[in-house]
Amino acid sequence: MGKQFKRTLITTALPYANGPVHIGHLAGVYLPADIYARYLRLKGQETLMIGGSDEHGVPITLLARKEGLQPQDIVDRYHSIIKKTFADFGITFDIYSRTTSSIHYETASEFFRILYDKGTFIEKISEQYYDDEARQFLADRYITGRCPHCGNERAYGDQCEACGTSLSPTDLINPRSTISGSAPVMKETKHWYLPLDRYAPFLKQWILEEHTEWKPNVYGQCKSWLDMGLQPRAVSRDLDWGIPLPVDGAEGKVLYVWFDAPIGYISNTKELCPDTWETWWKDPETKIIHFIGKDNIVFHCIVFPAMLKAEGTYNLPENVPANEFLNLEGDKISTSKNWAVWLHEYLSDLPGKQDVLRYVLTANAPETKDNDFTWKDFQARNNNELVAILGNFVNRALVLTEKYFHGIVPSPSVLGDFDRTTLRALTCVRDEMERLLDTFHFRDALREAMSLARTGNKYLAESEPWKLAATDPARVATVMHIALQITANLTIAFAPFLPGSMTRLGQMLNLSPQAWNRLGSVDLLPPGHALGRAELLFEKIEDECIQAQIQKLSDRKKANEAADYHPKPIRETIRIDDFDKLDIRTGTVLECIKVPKADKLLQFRIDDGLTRRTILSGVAQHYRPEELTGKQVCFVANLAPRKLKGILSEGMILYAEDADGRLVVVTPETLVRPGSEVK
RNA sequence: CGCGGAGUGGAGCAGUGGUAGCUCGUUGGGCUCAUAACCCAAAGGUCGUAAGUUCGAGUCUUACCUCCGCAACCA
Repeated sequence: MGKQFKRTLITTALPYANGPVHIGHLAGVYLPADIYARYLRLKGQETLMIGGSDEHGVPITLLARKEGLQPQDIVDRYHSIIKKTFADFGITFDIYSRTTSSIHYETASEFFRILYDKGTFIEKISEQYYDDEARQFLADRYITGRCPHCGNERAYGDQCEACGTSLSPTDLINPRSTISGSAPVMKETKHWYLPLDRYAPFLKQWILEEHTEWKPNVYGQCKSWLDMGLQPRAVSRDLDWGIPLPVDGAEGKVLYVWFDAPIGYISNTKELCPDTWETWWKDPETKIIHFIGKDNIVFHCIVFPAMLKAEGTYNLPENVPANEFLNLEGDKISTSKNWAVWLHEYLSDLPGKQDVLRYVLTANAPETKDNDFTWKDFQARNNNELVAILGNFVNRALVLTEKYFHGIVPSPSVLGDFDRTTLRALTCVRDEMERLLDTFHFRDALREAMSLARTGNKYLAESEPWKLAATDPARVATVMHIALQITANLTIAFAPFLPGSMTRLGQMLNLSPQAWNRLGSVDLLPPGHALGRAELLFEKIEDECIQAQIQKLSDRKKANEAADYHPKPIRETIRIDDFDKLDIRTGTVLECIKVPKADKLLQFRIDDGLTRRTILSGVAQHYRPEELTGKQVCFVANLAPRKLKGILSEGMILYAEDADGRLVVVTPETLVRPGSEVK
């Protein structure tokens, strides 16, 4: 606190290269980091923003296996998609590299080796489940079996999702590998552990005493872990995809991803600045900021600092501004369930609208709690804020200047009280925005910038230059001069948030990009300066466009439900004479009516070949009575009659129940005589 | 009793002891330069529930309910 730094190193969580990136990634990590980086650069501060893909770990090997490819093929594919997506959204990484780079292999191996030589690690031999067929050890979640508590057959090695009980793999009855389906066997294996417990006193002092300014969610999470007590944590695992452990007796073992990934920040810095990278990591005058999501708090606040501390020559992060999560239309975003707005799809569906998404995600960023992204909100913020307030003000200022002064900035004359008050607001904005940006309150900072556009609209509305044009040209000149200075200031205030749009606005004003400390200036556009061509900064988004996106999501949800559907297990075996007890017949529906005062019941009059019978059936929510009239159906003919809603039902009509619970009537493929047996 | 975060007007969010705020939406008015955009005003909340501390509680304490995340080989 209060410490002066010469430069800032910004790191962003490494996205896992098992899929493209979505709005949650952007809102949680990359946008705030980019806004912060752009802000610091505009202030002229020495800044580096480091990113890259995290390309190791078991999920990538499984995905490769599933697609019949090598892990390298998978990460090559997603690394390039992710990298391009970030570039398209104007995320200004100084480098975006990857953990399969050769420089990272060297750096991570060397880091491990240093700790190893210092005797930092503990070696432990333990027994773990091993899949003989796939020839690999199994992580908890890749083992399924019967839950000892509730009997669910699909419980995982870490938890039973049916009853919520925490499990360990050895609790499972009849365990199976999800990779090969075979029964796993116990096998001994040796692993290296980082003894986090030894660093607990240091971490407590460093976080709980010296970094009370960290965000409450971050601080609280750290405190909880530290209070619980830290345990040694394995840094190695048995796998053939990753960075080999650079020590003897560790054949077939690689660095576990959480050890390797954060070192990626260092490797990527090294790749970018081979000669000066140590300045960024070891000079006490460098401030390190880790931008991450809440799932990564423990790694960046406890594990990685412990690693750096153990190594001994690195700086520790100054702050770790973790965000909470963004939900999508009320549901958790999920890569595996395909419930997401994928950024590369957004770009093809809404080309050129990167800044709109940047705006919406920043204005509704999950800074203090999980927030929800909805397309309706997206549309409303675009139409009511970007178009109506910001875009409209800019357009008013430019169009009026064109009209009254042929696009030349007029000279002001005497300023009135209202002019001075308005100009004062300009200076306040900068102080306020700096205070907010310096403390990672990006949402509030953005609102502050927007308030400047509001001020502009209010200024024009109250000054009414259009009424004075005929009578008081000098006054109109003053008003337009001030309105244009506000417009010019907007290019600075919004520059970190809406970079593309502000570049365009700069072109309209014929104004080159300005440094941050010019924000608040009233002479950005001198009298006589010729403006460029005015065009619309933002465009309205129509309902059809939003509807299409909502439809896309709802289609996806349906597809997911279908994919998630697992048919019920087959019941116990019966003998033919059990089946023979059932008398299933076909019949023709003579009449079908809705049962009054019942939501679900339909009443059928069926010709069963011998006589006519009444059957009640709970399908009113699936079929209208007229849809079934005249159709042939199958029904259980010898079921004991039963009264429903006072009507005697003599049988049961058969339906197939679809994944979503929809009932579909079972009917003979061609017409048969009523009363035909079904067998 | 595993741990942490969250629950505030119709919606989305601020607000850590002193008259409950912002954006959107709604209603009424004004303006008509502007992308039917802008400006002004009003209505609308017993701040999850219950008890407690205090002169005073959205804010502190306790219990409970609900949602989210984490629970150490799930990035």
